[in-house]
Amino acid sequence: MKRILALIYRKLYAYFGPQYWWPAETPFEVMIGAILTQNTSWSNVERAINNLKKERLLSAKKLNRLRPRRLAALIKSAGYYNIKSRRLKSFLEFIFKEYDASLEKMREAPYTKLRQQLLAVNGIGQETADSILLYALGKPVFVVDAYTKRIFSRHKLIDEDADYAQVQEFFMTGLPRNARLFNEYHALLVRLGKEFCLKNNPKCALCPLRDIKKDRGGEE
DNA sequence: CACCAGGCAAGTA
DNA sequence: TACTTGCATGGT
Repeated sequence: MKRILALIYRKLYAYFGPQYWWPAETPFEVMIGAILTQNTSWSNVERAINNLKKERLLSAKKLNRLRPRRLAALIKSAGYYNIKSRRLKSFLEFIFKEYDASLEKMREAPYTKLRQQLLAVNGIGQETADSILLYALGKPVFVVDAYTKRIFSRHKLIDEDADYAQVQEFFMTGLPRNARLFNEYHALLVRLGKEFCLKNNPKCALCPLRDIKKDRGGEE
């Protein structure tokens, strides 16, 4: 395994501690949140999720019965509400059709197959699919998001225009294939990203990884 | 006011 | 394949 990956993990964990991800009460809530948070701040997603909870609608059956217009109104705060309403509907249609909306059945399926199926659903791309696999179903896939790319390219550990699959491979070949580790690692990267590695780069000098290069001995 | 946030798909060349 | 654009709210 690449030592730098383990070193960064230890540094982040020592600095921030465990993140207890994904912030949701149930696996189903994780799946809905994964779609709602696409290119959107989490605080806006929380309002939308809370609306659904308040109306007792946060279940596959209830959401499946809901008219798209009504769903869109409930998730308004998450932005792109018309498109996300459709995406949620597409996702629900898929889980009912292929898995009887059963978490158990989804867990039983080989996750490589499930990943392919998820990617075929309109509105589910690689990050959303992997978030569902890892955080809702506990499958050992590494989630790559904007923070992951930004942090690692700023530290010159990956090419800045590496695509999703390349970044994912970097992590998955460099770490033991362990869902618990992938879970905590990605959560720590998001935490780091929010506090130290925003796009306009506010606190780079204070970043806990600022001298990561000095800490590693000459390996890859 | 401008810019950004835990993406994705559809259109164009 | 490789760009470009639309989608939209709420915070800074």
